Amino acid sequence: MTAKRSADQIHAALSAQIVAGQLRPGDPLGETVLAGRFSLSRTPVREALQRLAAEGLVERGPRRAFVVRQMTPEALRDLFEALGEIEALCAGLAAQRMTAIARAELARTIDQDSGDHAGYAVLNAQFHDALRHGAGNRVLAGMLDDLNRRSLPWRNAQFQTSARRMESSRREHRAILQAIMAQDGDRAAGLMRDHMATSLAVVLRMIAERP
Amino acid sequence: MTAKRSADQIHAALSAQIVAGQLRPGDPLGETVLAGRFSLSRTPVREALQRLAAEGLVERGPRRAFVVRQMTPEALRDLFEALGEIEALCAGLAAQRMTAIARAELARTIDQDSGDHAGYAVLNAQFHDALRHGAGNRVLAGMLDDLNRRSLPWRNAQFQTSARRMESSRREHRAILQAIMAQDGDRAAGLMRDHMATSLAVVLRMIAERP
DNA sequence: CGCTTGTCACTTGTATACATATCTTACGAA
DNA sequence: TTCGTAAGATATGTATACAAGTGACAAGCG
Repeated sequence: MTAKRSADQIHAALSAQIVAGQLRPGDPLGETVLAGRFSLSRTPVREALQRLAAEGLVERGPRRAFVVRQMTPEALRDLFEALGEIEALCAGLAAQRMTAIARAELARTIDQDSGDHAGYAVLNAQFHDALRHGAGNRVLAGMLDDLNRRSLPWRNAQFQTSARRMESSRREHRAILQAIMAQDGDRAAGLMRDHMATSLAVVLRMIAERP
Repeated sequence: MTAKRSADQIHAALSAQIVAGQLRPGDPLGETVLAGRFSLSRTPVREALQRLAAEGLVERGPRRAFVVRQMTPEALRDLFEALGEIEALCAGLAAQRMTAIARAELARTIDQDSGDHAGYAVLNAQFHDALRHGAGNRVLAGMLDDLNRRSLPWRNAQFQTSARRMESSRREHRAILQAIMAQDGDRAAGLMRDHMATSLAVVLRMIAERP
């Protein structure tokens, strides 16, 4: 289940802590300190930090030390725009490439959507998989995973501050999925852009209120 | 000028050798061997290999050893499609976002295009920068750089086998740039897709003839 | 003859010692 | 008081020793 290699464990742990907000932007990530915290040597810590840097979760600070990445509003705008455009692209491709069988399967899972909070996570996962597999392009799928990981902390933060946003986000996802199932790629792409624009606006307002 | 850190030098050297074709897909990259070749220890070699893996230039083989990444025709198709779509996206954004000043400057450099082989490299660089800066999105720019690096070996290989392809590629680039300058985003995006599709066809035919 | 299994060689994973660079801080002179 | 410089501390960069895992090959058994 869990990876054997120590470097993988450190990477997973740090990634989870950053995404969960336990490690906040700007927090220092000294190799020696982390090595002591995980009771390991600096070598696997270095590997984990380098991978996190490649994923954009951490960056180099003074003394070449790693720190949790700090996102300016402009960087956040770029990230959400990129995510929206790539997802729109994949949605369009999925709409025209998914097989009838895959669409039918997706329709079934959506009908089973119960509507509670747990159901939201399920719908989200279905949504993500529909784009990943439906677009039929492993490179784009990898980029999508990457952008999703990088934006996850802020997308989650939306729902912590306003529970209503979860409902509207949920409706938007359903609409996009239905457009995909109707093989209307342009509509799916357009809805996706609107969806990400709304999410960005919510996040920007949130960080403007709480610096 | 050159980076001071040994890991950076190793990374740059290996990247260059892979791109130049001196290291061919499937070639083993043992840490000990490379350490000896560069007269350094395994530590910076490991960092360089991990970065190359994150960039998709190398992958894990048997015994968790790194090998130069082997691209199947399907992976190549995904890569070129992704590159074409992202560049099309950036071309569309650039067409609508570039300032009149930037467009005028770009027009001037294109008019100065001399038409020889050296000019092709210049035009290519202008083209790349126009997309990078014109789209005004650092995240998309980073993804574009990444995809360009990953596809560079094969895009270069086109011209090694058929010099004529360089001329047609050159014409296609010019047409896309003119569409961008005319602020016709849809046309720029469409031309870009055609351009990448043609490149992919050339590359696939090439690797089919020479396995 | 084929399959299994055990050993061996070689690789990567980890720990740690040492080198080097940079930031901080203290001290002195203008 | 302030600026500059030098020394010291602390972090990362590198080298190397040791541990552990895996594939290959061969020998023995069915």
